[in-house]
Amino acid sequence: MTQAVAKKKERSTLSAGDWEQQALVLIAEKGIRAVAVELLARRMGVTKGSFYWHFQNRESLLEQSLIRWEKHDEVNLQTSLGAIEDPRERLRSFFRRTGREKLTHNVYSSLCMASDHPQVEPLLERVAERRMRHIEKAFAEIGFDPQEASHRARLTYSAYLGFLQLQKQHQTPSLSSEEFEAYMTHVIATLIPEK
Amino acid sequence: MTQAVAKKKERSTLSAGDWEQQALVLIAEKGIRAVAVELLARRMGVTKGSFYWHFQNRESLLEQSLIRWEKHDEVNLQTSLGAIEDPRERLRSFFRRTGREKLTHNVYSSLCMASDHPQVEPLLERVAERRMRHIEKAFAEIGFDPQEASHRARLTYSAYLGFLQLQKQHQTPSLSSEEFEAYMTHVIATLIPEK
DNA sequence: ACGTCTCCATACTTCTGAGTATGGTAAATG
DNA sequence: CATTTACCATACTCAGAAGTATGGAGACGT
Repeated sequence: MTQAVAKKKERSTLSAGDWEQQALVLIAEKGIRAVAVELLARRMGVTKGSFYWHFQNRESLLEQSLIRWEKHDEVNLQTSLGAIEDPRERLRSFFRRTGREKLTHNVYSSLCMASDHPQVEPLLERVAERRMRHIEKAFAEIGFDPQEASHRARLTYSAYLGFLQLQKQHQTPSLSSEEFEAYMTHVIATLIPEK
Repeated sequence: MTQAVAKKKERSTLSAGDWEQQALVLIAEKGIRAVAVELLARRMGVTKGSFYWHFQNRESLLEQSLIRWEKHDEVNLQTSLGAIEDPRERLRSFFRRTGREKLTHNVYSSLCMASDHPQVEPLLERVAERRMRHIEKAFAEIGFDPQEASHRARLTYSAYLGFLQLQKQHQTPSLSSEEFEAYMTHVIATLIPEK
């Protein structure tokens, strides 16, 4: 089995999934606009000819890549965050999750910068909706009434999005510094009150 | 005097300022990437030939337009918000300012989506820094110690940026609805505590 | 009246990136 | 062994947008 499966990197030929994965890496690095077929092909060590065998066009690649990312993000929300029973701790880990899962995270950040893109727009809507409901549910479990939970969820997610934005602008203290930790503590204390 | 100044719209020839203004309108509408010379010229009712008389190139136009916008935003911060003596009211009006000043506001929103643009990046840094210091100062006046004021300012501005993002994704209740007002009240109560 | 300066139109060139046409090669398959 | 199939290279076309070259028309001073 070990030999049959092997490492994908050692495969001689490419699969559509490989292209989609590399596209996501590119999106995370330079945004969706930077996903050019020829550049991508160079990174894969091949030429355009290969690409257009696997995909009909660029749009198709983006579609598949985004679907792949959305699925990954969805299970991530369920497993990584859904597993935590204490709602307060669940909310805290939502913020702290920024450090880990860098790729997935940077992809989302890049996608937010392309919210006017026709293929990205509906995706962002679904993802934000899903995450906010998740947060809202946690607040409800803590004991807030529906209205209050809804508002808190929106504010919490806004703070998260704004943090991403400031991060892109290099306006945020470096992760894993004591300055960052102090700020994080403040955020959590403000948005997730004890009662 | 009234005749000498006249309305700019009635002028037979265009000035560089007219181009810069229209560029900002375009940025607000479709983002900085959409600022194409020929499209802009069509909107002005002329052709490229005119543009390249007023500007050396596209980059130069963007530079001037962004400078113009930054100045406008700076004085706006001083007059509109600096004039309010009560720091709490000053903070509240910062949020509520979203409705008015639509153009300036949408320009900023669009620029945030292009934070990787070499000409936009330093601008965003300056603007965010300036605004956050403004907010920080208000929190300090209320009575928070420097550390606390800094954190609150960052969180407040993050919430603001996140709100812009959600707005772009149509994930926010329509302005001037009672749903929106309820949320706004919640935000203000959470971020600007009474003591 | 004449030349100059300002502002703009037209017709190019250039570049970049998407997409196509076609042919080549290595592995699988009968 | 021969042939198909999967995967990729090469060499095109095509469209959009930036920038250039050049010429024209009106205002304006002298």
